[in-house]
Amino acid sequence: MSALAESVLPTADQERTPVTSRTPRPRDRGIPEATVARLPVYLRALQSLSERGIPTISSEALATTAGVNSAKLRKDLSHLGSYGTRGVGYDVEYLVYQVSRELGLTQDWSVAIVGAGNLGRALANYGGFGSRGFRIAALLDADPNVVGDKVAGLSVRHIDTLENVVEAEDISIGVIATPAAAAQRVCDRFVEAGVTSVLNFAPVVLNVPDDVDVRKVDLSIELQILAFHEQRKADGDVGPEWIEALEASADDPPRGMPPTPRNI
Amino acid sequence: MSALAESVLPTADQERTPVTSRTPRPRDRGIPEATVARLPVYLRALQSLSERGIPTISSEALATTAGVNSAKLRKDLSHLGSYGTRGVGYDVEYLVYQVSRELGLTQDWSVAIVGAGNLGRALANYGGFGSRGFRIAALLDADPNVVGDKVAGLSVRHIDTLENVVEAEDISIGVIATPAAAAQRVCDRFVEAGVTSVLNFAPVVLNVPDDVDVRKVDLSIELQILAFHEQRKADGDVGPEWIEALEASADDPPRGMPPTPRNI
DNA sequence: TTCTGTGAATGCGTTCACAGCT
DNA sequence: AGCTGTGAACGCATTCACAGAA
Repeated sequence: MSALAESVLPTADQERTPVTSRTPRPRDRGIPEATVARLPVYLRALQSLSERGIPTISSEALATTAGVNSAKLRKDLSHLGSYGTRGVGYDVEYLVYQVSRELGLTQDWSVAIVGAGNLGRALANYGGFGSRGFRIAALLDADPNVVGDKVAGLSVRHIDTLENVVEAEDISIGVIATPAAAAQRVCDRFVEAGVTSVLNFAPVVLNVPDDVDVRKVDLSIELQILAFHEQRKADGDVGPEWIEALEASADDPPRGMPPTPRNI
Repeated sequence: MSALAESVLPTADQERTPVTSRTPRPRDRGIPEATVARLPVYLRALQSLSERGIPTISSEALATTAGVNSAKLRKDLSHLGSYGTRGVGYDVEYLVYQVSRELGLTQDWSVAIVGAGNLGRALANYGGFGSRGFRIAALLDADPNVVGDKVAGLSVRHIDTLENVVEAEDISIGVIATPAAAAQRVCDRFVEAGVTSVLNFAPVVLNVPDDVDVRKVDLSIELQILAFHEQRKADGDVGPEWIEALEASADDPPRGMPPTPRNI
């Protein structure tokens, strides 16, 4: 760090921002993605502790319940601020609040779900939305036969009302629970209507502008990743004398493969 | 690298494995996790190309449809072998086969779903299981009122039969779609019965032995991550003159917070 | 010329280990 | 004495950029 920065900043090493950045900000907004992805896990653990009336907790104990190691947890929380007390630990209630605030859960977010099939209904009925913070404002579908159905206290609306719903209900997050073929079109309409966060359950890669966040949840991808590891475990089960034989046959193309460009 | 290693290895830098490892293996099994997680996406794109009768594809084009950049795609595929042709691209059919084989999809995996609520039924009805490779062998529930229900051609069985089902159906992957409170117990029973891959939809951290793989799918975590980014976008919308005022109030504890250990 | 495969450079995330506060 | 907060080291993942095959 330069001598200039040292003399300007409150205490050395507190601020990671390059000296060229002169914008004052509410502490360091540059929280690593990996940390953001774990904050909800910490929050859930903290809420459970809170309900059980536990007033403080050490990084070691909280890390155990959250399924991470304590160094990682401390580093993660340090990105939010110095909210612990050395020699003691973290105040549970206070930390619940700080994490909630950082995640934006001190305000409510309205969610619209498109697709009132099995999955859409499951999502709409899923009550415990991260202990509040989210409100299912609408459930939409293209099929006239399901429009009007009552699901989780909501009446299913027709997809053609999407733009109106986004406007009227101030939808922040769009959830896509449609068949793959419809997903991109629904996404486009969400984006066009001004939605900038999309949660996609359809097995397709969505194309969106840079300012739109998409997260995907994909059952078959998860199963395939598990299958990969399962296969690896099984491979390990065979004795070393088998490996060579396996290797000899492993590259064989399946019955009916084209003349292969096997270049090695 | 030591002089010893340099003289022993076939060619410099070709082999990443430590010289102590002498086990011959079917090419390099050490495929990075990040790569494994993307292979299903590539596979889906390739299958779509295959169905459309497209014989070859460049890394650039395949990367675009998979939503990654081409350098990453080429590096990923290079972990499987040299399956491309310089100046041409990849043979679609051949690559479909190689990726499928790497993921373990040339064999079938039996899956048991525990929890026949909205989500469990949605999963059971979800037909396109990554274009085959997986077979829903059983759907189990603890509620006597739903046991016997027909879902996706399966009769819901009682949870007490879990061990028998795992044995009889040779279950490789257990899916947990129960309420949070039941998840750990179901998981323990899966593990005890010999299942070593678990896909968990319940909002809890599961404790399992090291040899068991767990992947979790958590709706509310996904929403919270989106909320974080949504909030950040909104923060950016206010002019710089607001930032300081926001900063002054940002740390205020909520109404009813305990006397805070605010240490700074 | 075109496009793959891959070393090298860079960046990000995790873990270690300990200074410093309570 | 106990526990947080954090530099420093490390390892993994991504990106760059180009040698070399077709």
